[in-house]
Amino acid sequence: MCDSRGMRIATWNVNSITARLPRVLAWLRSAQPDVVCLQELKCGADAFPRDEITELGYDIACHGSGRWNGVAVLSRIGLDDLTRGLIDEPSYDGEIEPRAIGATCDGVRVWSVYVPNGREPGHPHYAYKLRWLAALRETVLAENEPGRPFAVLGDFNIAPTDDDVWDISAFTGSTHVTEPERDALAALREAGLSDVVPRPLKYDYPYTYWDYRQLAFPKNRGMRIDLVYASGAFADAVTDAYVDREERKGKGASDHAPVVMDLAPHSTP
DNA sequence: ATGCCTCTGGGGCAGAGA
Repeated sequence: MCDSRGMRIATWNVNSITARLPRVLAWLRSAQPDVVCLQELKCGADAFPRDEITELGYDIACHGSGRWNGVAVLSRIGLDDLTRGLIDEPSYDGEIEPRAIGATCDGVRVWSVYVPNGREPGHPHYAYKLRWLAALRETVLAENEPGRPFAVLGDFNIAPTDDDVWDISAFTGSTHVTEPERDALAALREAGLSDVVPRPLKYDYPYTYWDYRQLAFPKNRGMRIDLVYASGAFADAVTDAYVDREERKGKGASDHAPVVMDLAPHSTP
């Protein structure tokens, strides 16, 4: 890592690591993150394009099973104490899905998470989403020790406030904005985490996701659903946080943009 | 306003995404 800059940590739902590989590699070269949490790999652990990413100096911890879901942590500053899955993680359709992986990178504990979508309120997937968030809270309570830099980063599939969607009236009866989902975020805050809100590089709101359809990105019809929930020690070290919306542009883009944070260097060696 | 959806598995089109 670059000592004068401190540690750069990012989270990005890539919507298939194999389809996104050229853009991910180019972005790693230009953005120079030290730690990256990835979601929606859509590939098994053995199909993960390890060599190309390893060549750029990253160690890789991957938790994937195939066609859907899949999470990973990349780090070029150490990758230790790997944990795949949450405490008491619920199953869906009889399967425990690869949606969470924890790792410690140079003393900073991170979890890369892909929270279930929920599909629609009343759907079994929605109940699963809430159960999954309860298991995430349990895991946070078990791991978030005072003074430790700790954060859960990823695609939460929840807009924390009405300002985090482009038009709240378009979300009547939809997931992502319901009270039980927002209550689950409040429970994470009660467990000692806070929402690190990035700055937008354009317009007023730091959206992180824009649908592929109907010119949602150029019209800025977005949502802030990729979140960083951080302990005090982590949040206090953040010197900058922003959404890299440039990565949502052009051919072969994911429908999510990376959220990037810079953390102050360790005060003592 | 940087573009009117894209991904996987499988080999057509269904299912998921949010």
